[in-house]
Amino acid sequence: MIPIEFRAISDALSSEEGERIAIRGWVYRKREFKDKIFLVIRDSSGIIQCLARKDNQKAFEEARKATIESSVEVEGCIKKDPRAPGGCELKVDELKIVGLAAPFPITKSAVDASSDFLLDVRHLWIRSRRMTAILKVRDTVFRSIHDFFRSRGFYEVQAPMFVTAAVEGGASLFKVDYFGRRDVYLTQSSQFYLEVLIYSLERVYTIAPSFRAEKSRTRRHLTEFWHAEAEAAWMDLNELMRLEEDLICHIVSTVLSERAEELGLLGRNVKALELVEPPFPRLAYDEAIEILQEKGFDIQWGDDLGSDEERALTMDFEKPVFIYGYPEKCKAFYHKPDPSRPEITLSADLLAPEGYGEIIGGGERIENLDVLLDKIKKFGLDPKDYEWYLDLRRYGTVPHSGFGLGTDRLVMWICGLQHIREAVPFPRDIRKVYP
RNA sequence: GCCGGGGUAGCUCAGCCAGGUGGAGCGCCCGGCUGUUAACCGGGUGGUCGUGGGUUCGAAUCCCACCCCCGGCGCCA
Repeated sequence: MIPIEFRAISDALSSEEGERIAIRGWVYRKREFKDKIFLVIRDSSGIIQCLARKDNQKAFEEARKATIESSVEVEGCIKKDPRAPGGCELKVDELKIVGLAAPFPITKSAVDASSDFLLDVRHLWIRSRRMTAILKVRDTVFRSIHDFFRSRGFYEVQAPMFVTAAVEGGASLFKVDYFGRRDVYLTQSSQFYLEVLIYSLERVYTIAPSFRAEKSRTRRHLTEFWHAEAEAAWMDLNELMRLEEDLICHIVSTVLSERAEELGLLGRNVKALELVEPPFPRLAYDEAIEILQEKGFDIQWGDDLGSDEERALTMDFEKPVFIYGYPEKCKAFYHKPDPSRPEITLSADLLAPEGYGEIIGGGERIENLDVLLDKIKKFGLDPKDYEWYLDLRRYGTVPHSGFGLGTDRLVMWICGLQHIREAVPFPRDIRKVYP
């Protein structure tokens, strides 16, 4: 129908007055009058108002038929007009409906209520400007993670999703039917496989799903989440924390420079993000307990930090904050004891500010076979389940460290979202597996 | 696993305490409107009141059982 080349709407908006252009996209808003119809058309790049006048009867008639979310091709001339959103509109010469949309089920009331209904129609809600903005930020976050690790000499690797042993312990594993074989599960973490791979590549990372069958009902838990994990030979806890803060700063600054428009659309307070620069505050677990006791929390040394406690600690800082040196019993068995204080581990969590909480957990791993065996037994686990993991300590073991970043939580914090489900295109939690 | 809240029109909700012919806004359809910005104005359309049972002359409303959903905690990323 239309002889000239289609252009992105963002491109059309910056065209010269009077320029003849063609666009294609979906009807985002429609306002109908006696002698004119305004169609706001969206594509992946933006929105533009199109004006169909009655004197062009054919185009007017097509515009009249076009429903919200119908896909259309439009050709016309660019006109600067202060009355148009963005100060620029397209005067329609030709309009073709490609796919006429049935009445769109998502209404303003559902959007305003951020209702559960939007999750049931996520396959349609995904095209909203809000979800589009979040997905663009998410894209930038994932890409900047890859860029960062490559710039630091890390190799990207892939670990299996079907596994036979737990990383953290058995309670939160999804069991799968693997040709009738017993004890096959979906992975909770790629960490152990990354620990294998450092013996050939030394510095490795992966971005992959992790699965946790925890019956968590909170705004920061999913049963399937995207886990960015890294492991490095010879690295100690201080080097690890520097690496983590550099990673977070790189991601945040990339999003700030490339996704300012999307953050604005999401209503994110970017000033809070602009403060995210190294170094991050480092708080020893011991200090954290003292601070919490001063704040009136009923907490003793040795207790794990709950979400109220974490929130109270991050309140005092504008940047993400490290909590390091957790007691042995608060952390998984593979965390290395501090040689000078065996009751604590060389571990560190990174807590995001503004109440978002834990986004990274990591630390030094036990490299000594006997220490690891003792720890496994102490935690009530069976060394038989960890044979190949133990082998790594038998054949040229090295000190090493690693961490896991919850990318969905990171996107949630960077975008300022109320719920982690908003940060994922198709979230899976304890109930939702559709669409 | 523990604690709390809810299920009424396509969507968001009121009605329930105190039983008496099921409502509003949005959507959709029709009409109006000289440029709208989540348009606006008038009219119309639209319901096994989560499911099953009980009490009652009469149940969305009271009672019992069950199903489903939401939030918080714990666990973690």
